[in-house]
Amino acid sequence: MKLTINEVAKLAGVSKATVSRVINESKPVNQDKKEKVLKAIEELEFKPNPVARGLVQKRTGLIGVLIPDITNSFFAEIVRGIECVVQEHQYHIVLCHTFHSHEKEMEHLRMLREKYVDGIVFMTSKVTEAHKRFFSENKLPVTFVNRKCNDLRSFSVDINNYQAAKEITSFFLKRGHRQIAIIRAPLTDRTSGYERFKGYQDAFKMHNIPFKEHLVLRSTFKIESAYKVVKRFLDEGHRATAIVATSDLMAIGAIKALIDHGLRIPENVEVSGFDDVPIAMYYNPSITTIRQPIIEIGKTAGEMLIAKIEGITVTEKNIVLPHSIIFRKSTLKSPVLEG
Amino acid sequence: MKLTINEVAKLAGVSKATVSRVINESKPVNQDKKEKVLKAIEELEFKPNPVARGLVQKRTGLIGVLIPDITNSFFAEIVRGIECVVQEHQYHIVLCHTFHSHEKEMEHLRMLREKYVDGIVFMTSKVTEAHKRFFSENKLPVTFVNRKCNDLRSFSVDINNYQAAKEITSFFLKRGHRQIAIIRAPLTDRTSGYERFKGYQDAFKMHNIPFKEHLVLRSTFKIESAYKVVKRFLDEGHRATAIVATSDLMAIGAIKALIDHGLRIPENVEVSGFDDVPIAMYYNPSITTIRQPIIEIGKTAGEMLIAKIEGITVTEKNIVLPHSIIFRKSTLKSPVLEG
DNA sequence: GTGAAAGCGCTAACAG
DNA sequence: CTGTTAGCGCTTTCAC
Repeated sequence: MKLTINEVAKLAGVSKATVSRVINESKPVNQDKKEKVLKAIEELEFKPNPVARGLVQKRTGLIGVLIPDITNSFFAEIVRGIECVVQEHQYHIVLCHTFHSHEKEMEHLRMLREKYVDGIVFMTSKVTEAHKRFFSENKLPVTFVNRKCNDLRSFSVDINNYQAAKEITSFFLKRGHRQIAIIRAPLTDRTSGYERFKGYQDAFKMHNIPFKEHLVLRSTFKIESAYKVVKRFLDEGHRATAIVATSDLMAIGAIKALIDHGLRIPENVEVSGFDDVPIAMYYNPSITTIRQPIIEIGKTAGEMLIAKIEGITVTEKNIVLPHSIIFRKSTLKSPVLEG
Repeated sequence: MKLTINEVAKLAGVSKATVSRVINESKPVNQDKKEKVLKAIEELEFKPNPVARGLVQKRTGLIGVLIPDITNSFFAEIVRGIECVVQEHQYHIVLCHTFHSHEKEMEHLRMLREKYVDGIVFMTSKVTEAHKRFFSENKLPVTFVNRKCNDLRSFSVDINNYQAAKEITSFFLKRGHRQIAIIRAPLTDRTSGYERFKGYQDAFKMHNIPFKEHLVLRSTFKIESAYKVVKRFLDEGHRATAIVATSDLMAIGAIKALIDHGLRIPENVEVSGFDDVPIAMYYNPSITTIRQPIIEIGKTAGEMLIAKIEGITVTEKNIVLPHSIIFRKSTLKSPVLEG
C-alpha cells in the first residue's frame, strides 16, 4: 500500500529528487536515467500522492463550484459544462449548494479556501461587498457565471440578458400584443432578475407603449412559484395575451397554470421562456425561448479559470456569449390581432 | 499568509503538539493552557491546513460522488440530498461525471483514491468485477445508490424496482389493457433496466397473459431516445393502449412522440413514468408515476457513508426505501375496454 | 545533471 | 499532562 517515490527511486537506481524531476519535467534529466525512471513508474504503476504534492506546491487540483441548486436544470447544465473541461485538465469539482443564501455562500467560500481549492466558479444572484472583499483578500482565481464583477482580477461569462429580454418582448409587441405579462425573478438577482426585467420594460419604451404594473408577476426560479403566481393572477380575473417568462421553468409553471385554468397555448395565450434547457423542446407545447449556449458557458467558465490557475494570460476577462430566439409551439408564428 | 500552528504555539506559549491536542481534542490538556491556546487561535483567526492534516491522517473531508450525468434530474436530486447531509457534517462533495462509461468510472475511482477522499457514493448501472476488486483492495467506504452489491463491506440504498414495475403494469392489466408497451433501459443496468423490465414481465405472468416482444421498446435514459423509439414504433404502424415508461424522462419523450403523432393522452394512450422527478407533476398532462423518495435516498446514502467513515457501526447495510404510485392525468382512473 | 537534505503544516509516538 | 522528535510523500534549494 505504501508505494511512494522512494520505491520508484530504488527500483530505478536514482535519487527521489530525480524521480520528481522526471515526473514534473521540472529540470533536464539524463536520457537513460529518465527512461529507467519511466520504466519503474510504469512497472510499479506509481501515481504521485496529490495531497503530499499539494502540501508543498499549495495546489490541490480541486475547483470549487458554488451554485444555488443543482436540481435546477440550468445550473446542472452549467456544472456539466465545467466538468467536461476540468476533467480534461485533471481537475476535480467540489460542488457546493448555496440555496441562494449569502451566508452559505460565504461559509463555503471560506471552507474552500481552507481546503486549498485552486480556483472557484461562482454562480450567485448578486456580487456583494463581502464577496469582493473575500476575493481581494485571497488571491484565489474566480470566474463568475451569469454575473459581472467590476473586479479587475476576476472573470465572468454571460449572455446579454437585457438585450435578449428586449428582443422577445419586442417580438410580441410587434405582432400586436399589448397585454404582455412578465414573470420575473427578484430584482436582487442582477442578471436573471433585474436585467431581464429592464429589457422587458425598455422594449415597451422603445415602442412608446406604457407597460402595466399589474402585468408584472413576481416569482422565484421554481416551477411551483411561477405556477402559483400565474394561478393567482388568473383567479383574480386578470388576463394577458402573452407572457414573457424569464426562465423555462417559470414558463412551464405558467403554461401549466394557464392550462389548468382552461386556456389554450398558444391560441389564447402565447408564452415564451428563457435559457433553453432541454425540457423546453419536449414540453407540451414545446416552448419558444431564448437560447443560451449553456454548456458552452460552463465550458468557457472552466477554461478561463484553468487558464488563470495555470498562469496563462487571458485577454478577454468578461465574455458575453451570443443568444438567439428559438421559436416553438408555445407562440404563434402568424401575427395576432390586438389583445 | 503563513499562519501555522507554530504561530499559535508561540503566542500561547506552549508547544505545537499541545495546540494540536486542543484543536483535535485528541488528548486531555490542562485547562489554563487550553484556554490560552483557544484565545490565540481566535486572535489569529487560525484555521488548520487541511492538506497538511490530510497528509498525515489520510483523510480530507471530501466525499466522492460518481454519477452518470448531473443533467438528469433524478441524479441531480440525489446529489442534492447527499449534499444536504454532508454539509452538516462539514464534508464536501467531489462531483464526478461518468457518462455511463465504466472506463471513466474506474478512472475517477482511482483519482479519488489518490486524492484521498474519505468515502464514495457510487451510482453506476452495474457493479462489475473491477469495481468489487477496487473496493476490496482499497478499504474506502462506499455506498451504492440504486444498486446492490453483495459485498459485505459496502452499503446500498434503493427501492424495490421489481415490485414497483410489477404494480404499475398490473394496474394497467387489471383495468383491461392488453397492448401495454414498455420503454426500458438497457438490461445491463441492473435495477432501472433489468429489474423494472422483469417486474413488467412478471405482471403478465401473474395475470396469465403472454406479453408481446414487439411491445418492448429499447431506449436510453434520455428524453430524445424515448421520443425516437416511440416515434419509430408508431411510424411502423404499431399501437399500444398503455405505455409503461421506466423513467419520467422516458415518459416525457413518449408522450411528446404520441402527441406529435396526433394521439391524445390519456384518452388514446395511457402513459406512466417512474421516479417522480419534479417535472412529472408539471408536465402537460401531469404524469402518473412511481414515486421514489429521491431526496431521502440521497440523504440516507450520505448518512450511511458518513457513519461508516466516522466509525459508527451501521446495522442496516442495504436499505430499501418505500415507493408508491402517484396517479395523475396521463392515465385514466376509470377502467377501459380491452385494447 | 544529480543526490543529500531541508522543509510544506500537521499529527502521533515517545519520553519525561 | 506536555514538549521533543519523527515522520506523512513530495518538491526544491544547494552543493557537488
